[in-house]
Amino acid sequence: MQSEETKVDTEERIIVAALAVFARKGKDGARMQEIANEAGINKAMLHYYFRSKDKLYEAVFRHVFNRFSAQHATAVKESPTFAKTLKLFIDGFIDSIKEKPDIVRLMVNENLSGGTALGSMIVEKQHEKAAPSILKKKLEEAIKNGEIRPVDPDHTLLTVLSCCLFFFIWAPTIHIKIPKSKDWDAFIESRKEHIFDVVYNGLQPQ
Amino acid sequence: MQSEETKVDTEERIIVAALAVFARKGKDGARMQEIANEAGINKAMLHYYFRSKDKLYEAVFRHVFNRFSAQHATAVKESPTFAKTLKLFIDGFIDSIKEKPDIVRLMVNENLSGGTALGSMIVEKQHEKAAPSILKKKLEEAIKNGEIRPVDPDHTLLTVLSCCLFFFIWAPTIHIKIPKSKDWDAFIESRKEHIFDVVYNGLQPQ
DNA sequence: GTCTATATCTCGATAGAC
DNA sequence: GTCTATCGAGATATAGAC
Repeated sequence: MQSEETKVDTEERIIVAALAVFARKGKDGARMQEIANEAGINKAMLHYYFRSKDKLYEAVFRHVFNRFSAQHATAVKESPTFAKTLKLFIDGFIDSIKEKPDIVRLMVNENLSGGTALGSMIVEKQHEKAAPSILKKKLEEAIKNGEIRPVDPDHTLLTVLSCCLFFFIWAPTIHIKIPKSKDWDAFIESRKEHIFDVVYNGLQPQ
Repeated sequence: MQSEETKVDTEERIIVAALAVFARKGKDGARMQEIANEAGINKAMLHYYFRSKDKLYEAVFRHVFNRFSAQHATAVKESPTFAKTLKLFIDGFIDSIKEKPDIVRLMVNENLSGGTALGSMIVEKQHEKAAPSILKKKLEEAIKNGEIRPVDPDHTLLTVLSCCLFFFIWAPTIHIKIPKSKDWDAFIESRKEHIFDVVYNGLQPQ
């Protein structure tokens, strides 16, 4: 028999493994056997814990979505200048993606397959506390202050997100030129600086 | 019996249908039946023309890759100022993606699944004539001229590509706020302007 | 809770009539 | 070249011993 903690642990292990496989192959492309292997358990256990592939996917998606919106939101909120806010957002956002890139990859897969799971959850979870919402608000404030040029806040937010996310999605292609492991970390750090540099300058009054 | 032209036509129809499905679901997630439906033909025909799913995928990928690198390269080459070059690149790039967004989605899927198909083809096809290579060269020239600030050309190119590509990948999520069809076109046009605005200003000497 | 064995079904692929 | 019917591999899911 198994303690309650170990049960939660196994559930967690399954979720993490499933996330990795779903992120690579998408819902339909993923194989239960592959998930079981990645979790280091038997294939039958997946069904014991989550009944079906659909239910497992749903669980992964829900689990992931909570983390995604809760991440690093606090760090951005209280900063004096817009420059600081933007820097904190970029660094914090990229760090959080770097830690769990599969989350973004899962979301991308869901977007590519035209997933219905997005609609309900995003509307439900896109609350004011999420970091992107905060950045948008700070953008609008900075425009009123004259701290930055009068750009479209939605487009600007999308631009920052694009710059922070895309290279994770495109990583294998980038790795053809930039070797993995150590160089990748250095690349990420230089990317943070570049994004802030170009975007912040791009928003400056002339 | 069927004429040679109709045969080519059917092959083309299959490729286009397969591209759409592979772009949505990836290689493993795609179903031959779905491709057949999308092409308006029988499932057996797929095997008649391409023998296997693997071979069909390979054909799609090759077909797509040629178009991808050949696109709109000429328009960028001959332009007097860096500003013009950048504007032409952004507009042309986004237009070409807008016309066939599935190409990007297929590439993203290949990246997500860590596809091996990328390595060989990209190295092989990333010749000097491709538009991104040209933009990079123009960036380096403009830096030497003092026309723009001394930024990292690789990062800058990646930034522009990110801004132009990401919103296509993320489209379903964006569509939750921005309705499809007519508004989407307007959104794309405003996006072109925004990207040029922010990036070009971001590269200006202070 | 965990494993083995197996049932059930879906999918890729082929055979064969037309 | 195109269709229907079907085979066989491989996938999800369940049964049942431990």
